[in-house]
Amino acid sequence: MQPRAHVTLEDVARAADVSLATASRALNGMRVTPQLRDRVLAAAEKLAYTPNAHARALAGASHRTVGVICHDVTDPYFAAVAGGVMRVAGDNDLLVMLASTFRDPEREIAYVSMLRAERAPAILLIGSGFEDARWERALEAELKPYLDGGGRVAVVSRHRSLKVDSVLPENRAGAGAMARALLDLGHRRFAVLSGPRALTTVADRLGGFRDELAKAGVALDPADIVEGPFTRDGGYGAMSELLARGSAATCVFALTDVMAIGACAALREHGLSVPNDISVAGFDDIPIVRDLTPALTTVALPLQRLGEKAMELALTENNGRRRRLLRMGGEVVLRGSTAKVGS
Amino acid sequence: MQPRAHVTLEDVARAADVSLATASRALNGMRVTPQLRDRVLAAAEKLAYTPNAHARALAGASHRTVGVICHDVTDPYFAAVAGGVMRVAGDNDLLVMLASTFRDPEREIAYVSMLRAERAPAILLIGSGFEDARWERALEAELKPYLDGGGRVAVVSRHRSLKVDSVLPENRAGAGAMARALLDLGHRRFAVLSGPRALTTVADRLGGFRDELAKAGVALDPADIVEGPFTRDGGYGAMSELLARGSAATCVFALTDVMAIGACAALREHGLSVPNDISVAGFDDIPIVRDLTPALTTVALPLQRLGEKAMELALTENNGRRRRLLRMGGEVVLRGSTAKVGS
DNA sequence: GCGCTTTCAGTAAGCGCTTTCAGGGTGCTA
DNA sequence: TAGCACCCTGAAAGCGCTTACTGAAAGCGC
Repeated sequence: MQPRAHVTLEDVARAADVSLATASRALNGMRVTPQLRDRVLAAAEKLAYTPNAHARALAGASHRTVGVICHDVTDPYFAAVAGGVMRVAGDNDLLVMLASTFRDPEREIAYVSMLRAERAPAILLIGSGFEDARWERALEAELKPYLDGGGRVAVVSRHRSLKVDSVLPENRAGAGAMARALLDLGHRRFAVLSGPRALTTVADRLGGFRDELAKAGVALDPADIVEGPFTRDGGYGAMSELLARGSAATCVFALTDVMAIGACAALREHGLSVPNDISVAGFDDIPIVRDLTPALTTVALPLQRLGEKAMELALTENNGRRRRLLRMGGEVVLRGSTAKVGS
Repeated sequence: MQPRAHVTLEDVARAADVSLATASRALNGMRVTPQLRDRVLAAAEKLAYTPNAHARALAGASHRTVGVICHDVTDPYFAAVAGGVMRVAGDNDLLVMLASTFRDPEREIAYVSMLRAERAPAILLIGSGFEDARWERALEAELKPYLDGGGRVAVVSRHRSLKVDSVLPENRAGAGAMARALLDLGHRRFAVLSGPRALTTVADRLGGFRDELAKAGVALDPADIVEGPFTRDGGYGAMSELLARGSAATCVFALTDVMAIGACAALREHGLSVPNDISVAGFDDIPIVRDLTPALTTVALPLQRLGEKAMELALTENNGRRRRLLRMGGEVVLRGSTAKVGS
């Protein structure tokens, strides 16, 4: 038997000796005589028929696959948030397709465009945006028609530009709380491992940390702020740089846990002990940091719930047409990687 | 201006005062008088036109989004492999959509069906299959028509059932090599933290390990084999169980790194030191294990390359119609989590 | 200057599906 | 037995796009 390229509904209808309309109805569970329905179902089964989603979507039926766009699925932070999205999606019988942009604005727009073209019912954008006017405009241009066309959009952790429903981790407050906690441990000289300045998340966390220190009369020496990519290796590199500079900091605050992990590796290689020689703190509370030795002190964000909430926002009708903002607080969790000064 | 639900090609054509065909051609870069082309492009821009991918696909154009299906993007193993897939896809100007099944066979089939329906040019399945005849048949039924229709499929790490191009980590040999390495350290009494027996990967790794021990005259006590989910918590639970049983093993082999991480956590909580009190080894070499303290001894699989190769297989025409198998070896890497017996 | 080829825009035929609209059986009532 | 209401099925009209195919205008050689 020479298999046809694509089995179509017409083939099924012919095999079952019914009309197209009846075949379609039978397959979609609408009212059809049991006898005919069985014939259609049997034919479909035998021919391994799969409806062409394009034709179906084109003909008006909506499909159930939402799109999620993040920077990098390889990063535990995004993986955790995506996990939350998927949980809620699963509960609602939605399939989730996840895309990684690798922080390439062009790719991000390409994905939005693709999802828009596919008429996905919802698009979620996860992760800090860029402070880049050109990109903002391009994304806006892509998103607006999608929204006008009835598409639903929700974002996690990017506020500046987009006027869409958002879930916002309280980066500024969280970093401030961390500053206070570290001050309470007696630290007075800090270093910060920062991510790219263009990210709004960086601005918020760094700002919150610095401001809270300032309130206590502690200044952050610009030489003690090292910038690197938001990755494990970025943290490793930034910490190495800091060590090379001979910083006198007693405590290092990495703007993300992933960077903190890299920093700890660098310290270990330099023969320094955490937290005896130097304290290390991170931000996010990705799952793995609990299993490190020492476990990482961090600002715990409810990562999974961030994703869940975003999905819920996207699923939920917003009649009041006002943009909804959901702020989600972070909580400082002191673990083994930080110690009292002099202890 | 009241925005229309969807701007269609017809709107653009009308705005530019040309025919549908001309508008289509202009947008697709086919030969059209520059003057007309500009008019069309300007109109499209002004109306924020995005072609409806469904209509386009239905009308015959193929699109450039490949689908990747894995068990759980939250798991660093899959994240790493997916990272490799994306690298190659990016080089080929393909977009990648990633889906997680959470080990639910039904969901897996739903995704394949969806991707098939969307006429994705390629589908990659990442991760161990199930030894479940019913599922095998269902998946086969879904995949065969896709392949017949010109779709390309490649899988990573599942061999039993599917007759498609495959990248196969050498689980059996790797586990055997690990057995030898651990024997060389002087261990004679082992415990294994296993995953669900239904996974082919489990059968291979466990079998390889056991067989190699047998060659050295060392038997694996069934009471020293504990089964749990392939997750961090699964490893934690399995290790706790083992401890409760009062096993006399001097070395624990976890069938995946993720489980090993959970196991270490359990040991730590029980006040046992790795590797002084007990050695721990894993399998996979996910990126994080290098940063643990102690770093984890494991069988290093080239995770990223697994993904790269799979994508390459899918991209590459296979005229010889024979199924291609790519075996990729693992290498034992001894790190701090294992020690010589009695040292 | 005439008939040819060449270019390029327009017309129209689908791609595979859903869904409205009509029509033809039934079963019921009078 | 005739009349009415229902329920199902089938015919057909799109959904928005691509792409033959058609036809008109323009360019060429003689």
